[in-house]
Amino acid sequence: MKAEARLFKSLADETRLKILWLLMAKEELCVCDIMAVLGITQSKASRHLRYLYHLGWVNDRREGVWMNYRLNVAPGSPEDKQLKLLEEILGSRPEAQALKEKLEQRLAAKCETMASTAAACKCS
Amino acid sequence: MKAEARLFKSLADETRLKILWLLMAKEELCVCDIMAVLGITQSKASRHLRYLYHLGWVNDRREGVWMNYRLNVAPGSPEDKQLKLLEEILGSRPEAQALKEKLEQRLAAKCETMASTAAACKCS
DNA sequence: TGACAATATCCGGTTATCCGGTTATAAAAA
DNA sequence: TTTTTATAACCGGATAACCGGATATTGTCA
Repeated sequence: MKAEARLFKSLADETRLKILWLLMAKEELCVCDIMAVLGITQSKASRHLRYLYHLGWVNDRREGVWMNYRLNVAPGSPEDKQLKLLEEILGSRPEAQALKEKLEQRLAAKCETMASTAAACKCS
Repeated sequence: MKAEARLFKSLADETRLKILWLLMAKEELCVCDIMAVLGITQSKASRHLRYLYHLGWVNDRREGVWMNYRLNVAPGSPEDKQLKLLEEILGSRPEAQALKEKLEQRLAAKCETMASTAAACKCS
């Protein structure tokens, strides 16, 4: 039952909860997005993302200099159920909603910048 | 979202997971039962039970010298759902099943002792 | 190749957690 | 009242978690 304790330990940090919340909202994000939206240092963002990666919560996908992360839970698995429950719990939190909005703004701004510099734009 | 992190932190300890598991199996237990079944010191058992008590996971009910604890989650609440998910996760664990059996044995033995000493026996 | 940008890792310092052992408290029994 | 029993609270030490800042790595572009 040590494994289960470790599972919950991975959720026992506010920053990691926020990261998972953002990834539930957006499918794929890079480290810089998470830094910006959460207002944390690059070191902190990367550290927690690697933590989640090593525990199997997320995937990584390199795209040039950017490292993108996305959720990596098998549908129907306990982790999946846990994540859905977490989403339900956080859904009623204004604080969490605010984060979602901040994320939208960030992605919109990023998209604009990229368009103006003629770089590839993945905006949906 | 600090509260949610605290919630998961309370689950991020093997001993506490085991205690919750036992309480899901047995409704009400005293500290000495938990000590015996988990094979831990009184100090450790009591400490984790008070921890769970202060976080609202469990109730206490004094019965003479014994202090009994039971789960204290509102049906349908997020905590209730979390507990049910936990039960599902642990259910597939042989280790958890073994604990349940140990609990049965302990309660049976305790009941016998109490019967022989003419004390009140709550055995079902 | 060299300069730069995004990210990962390392370093040390601070704080939190967990533990066993001890002491304090509260109820029952003598 | 004194003693005993079950439990809670306290204490000091060991370990682990978390952090920001510095450095290393990786990929891009001129």
